[in-house]
Amino acid sequence: MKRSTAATLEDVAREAGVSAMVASVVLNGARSSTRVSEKTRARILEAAARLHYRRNALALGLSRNRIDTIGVAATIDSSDVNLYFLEVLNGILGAAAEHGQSANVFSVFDWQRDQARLLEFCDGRIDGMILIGPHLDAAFAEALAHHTRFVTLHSNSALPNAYNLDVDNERGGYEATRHLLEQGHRRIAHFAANLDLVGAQQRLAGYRRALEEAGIAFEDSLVVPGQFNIDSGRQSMSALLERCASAPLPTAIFCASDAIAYGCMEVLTSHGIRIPDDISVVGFDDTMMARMTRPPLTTVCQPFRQMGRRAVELLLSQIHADEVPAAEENTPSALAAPGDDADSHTVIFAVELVVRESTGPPPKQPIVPVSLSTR
Amino acid sequence: MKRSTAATLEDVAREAGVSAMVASVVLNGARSSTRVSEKTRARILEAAARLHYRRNALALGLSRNRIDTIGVAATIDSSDVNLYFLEVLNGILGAAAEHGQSANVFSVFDWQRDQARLLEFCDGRIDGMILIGPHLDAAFAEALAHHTRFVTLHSNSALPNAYNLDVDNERGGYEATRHLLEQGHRRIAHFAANLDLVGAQQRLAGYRRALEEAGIAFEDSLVVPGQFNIDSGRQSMSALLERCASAPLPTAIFCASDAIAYGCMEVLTSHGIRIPDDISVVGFDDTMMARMTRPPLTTVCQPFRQMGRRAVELLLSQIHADEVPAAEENTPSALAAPGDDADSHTVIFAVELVVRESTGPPPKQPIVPVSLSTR
DNA sequence: CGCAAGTGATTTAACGCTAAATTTTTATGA
DNA sequence: TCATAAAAATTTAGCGTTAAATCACTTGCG
Repeated sequence: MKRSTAATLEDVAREAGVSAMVASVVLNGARSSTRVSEKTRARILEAAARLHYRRNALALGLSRNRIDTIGVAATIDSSDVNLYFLEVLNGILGAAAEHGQSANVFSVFDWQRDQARLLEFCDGRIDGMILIGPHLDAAFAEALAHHTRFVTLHSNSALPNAYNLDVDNERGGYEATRHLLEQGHRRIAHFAANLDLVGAQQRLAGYRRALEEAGIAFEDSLVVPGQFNIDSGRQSMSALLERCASAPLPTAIFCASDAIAYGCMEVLTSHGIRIPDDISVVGFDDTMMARMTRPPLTTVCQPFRQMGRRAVELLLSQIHADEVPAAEENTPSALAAPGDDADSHTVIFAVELVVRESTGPPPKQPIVPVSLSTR
Repeated sequence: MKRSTAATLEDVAREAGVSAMVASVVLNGARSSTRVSEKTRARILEAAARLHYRRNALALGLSRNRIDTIGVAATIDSSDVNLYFLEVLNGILGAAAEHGQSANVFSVFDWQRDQARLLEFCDGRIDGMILIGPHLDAAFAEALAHHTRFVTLHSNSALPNAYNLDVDNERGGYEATRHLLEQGHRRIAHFAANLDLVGAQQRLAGYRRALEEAGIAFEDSLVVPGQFNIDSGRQSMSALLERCASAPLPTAIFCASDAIAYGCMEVLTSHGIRIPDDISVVGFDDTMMARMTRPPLTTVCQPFRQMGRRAVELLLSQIHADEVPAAEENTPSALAAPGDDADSHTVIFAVELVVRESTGPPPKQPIVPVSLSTR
């Protein structure tokens, strides 16, 4: 039996010999002045069970102007870069379920080209949207705001008229580098990601600040830009080895992501360089990848799950605020983080350094690549 | 401007000085006997643009009894076991977008306990459902069929009244083992997953068949059961090393998943055992993990992406078949795979062995664990 | 006995859209 | 000039639900 024959409220009511409204009150708890006798209630429940009745969400949504579904837009390829998406999605779906929301996932291939598709998506089937890692401009944000409420997460630029959730990248870079300094390292390289991305810039800035605070001159040659993926980590490490062919290597490397660190460690290991004995490595993200390296990776933990949860909560608070226009005016301000401007609210999550086994004190004698073959 | 003020068709029509129906024809292409003059069309389009009109999907869905959204139910944790989910989701979202469908993702924590939640989900907000890796019984399948159409993927048991997509696990196990045999290996271990799962059973069966075909006696002690994750691979390998403490190790290991292979290789490497020189390792799945091991993993490729796509297509074919009841009766049979029984259609996808660098000919002298410390 | 107060239901309208039927307007030809 | 077809638009009704208003009985009480 397919659902082409799904029973409606009216079917149930007819079966029970009552009007649809009574059935609505009994089955769906419609709050109405209507009182229902126990006898009638029982008959309706029985009829509903027999007919496998289930309230139609579209009809409800149409009349309530709310479908209890949130949209999630993200780039979903299966590359190692997007591992973090699983973690965020986890948080989103968990929180959504707790709040009785379902989640409609929209796969973005290119944030610029897919803008139109994204707008079409806002046709009533979602109550709001969470944009993960978008590269969008203010003009689009305005267009989007005409059609739905939204919250961004890891956005490359804070969009106006929306909550923007991000992690304290600068602090993360700082903490990671600080940790290495405290271990005694003085020559620390940084494998950056694409420096067009503000997240990558901020991590670099944190690295720089830590060095400067420690009175260590920033060396341009110790920063290798790249991408957020494993392959980039391999390339950066190979490049560094080449660059330092007959000079001593830095004794520690702060990588802008776990994936970069993964590739970096792979190359180090294949050259017989021991971690952390010869070189210490720190990552960023704390995805499952950090538990896949040997030794396990010291890294900067982003609270992905919690960020996903919070994104849902902020979105729902916006939705509810719109429903009850003149309601509690304190909710938004309670949610707003310090540093808000008028229309844009930025929520920054704290990072936490997770020390595992890829970092330790520097070796007495830094590694020199030319000596490797003889080891 | 939030969407509490979303313009309706009537708003646009009023603005353009026409009836809602004309606007419907112009803006949404409603196929009706109505012809529209160019002048009117232009006025309507202009008004729609000014008001940022977008057709409400719920209203359309309500009257069409179709919302163009498919449900996807899966266990979505961020453990290494669920990497394959990203690949499948990729295929699903790609195909869905091509067919003008959106996807509502439902996170299952426990297939037994969440049955009720899963049923509630079928309230009109989805047209059908793809169940990924479910452990469901026939009773539930019947209940579910009352409310929606569905397709299962990697189901532990083929559910009646539904297409069940899976990969040829037995063949995969056979091919993997065959490859090792062809390299010259005679003592091949198998790190199985949870043998309560039919997929795991079938992979074991394929391994067994290959051995028997080659005239090699099946040795129970060479099969180590476990789970589908990295940790299990570590444990299985450690167990095997212990078991063979002073006896020669097998020269090759067929692992029931890439994750198991990952853990297995990690332990081998940490003991200084070289891959593939001392021991060859084969995995199963070909997720991105197979490209993360050093050396890259020889593995059995499951066409996840394609399976996801096909799941969408089969689901849509069911949905469309239900819409046009007495329509082309050939479509279902054309889609059905051989070996169908009346109500259950099983679609088996071919696997493909991907040879990378973790396999090679056996060593002259098999490794004996006690000798390891002296290497 | 008549009437207010309660109890237990029903009816109406609206949410935004479109198929089908119907009406109005315009153009065409004898 | 007037029927007549063709073109252009409108009206009606219904998808499944619920809020709000209304209606029909009991009951109790002065």
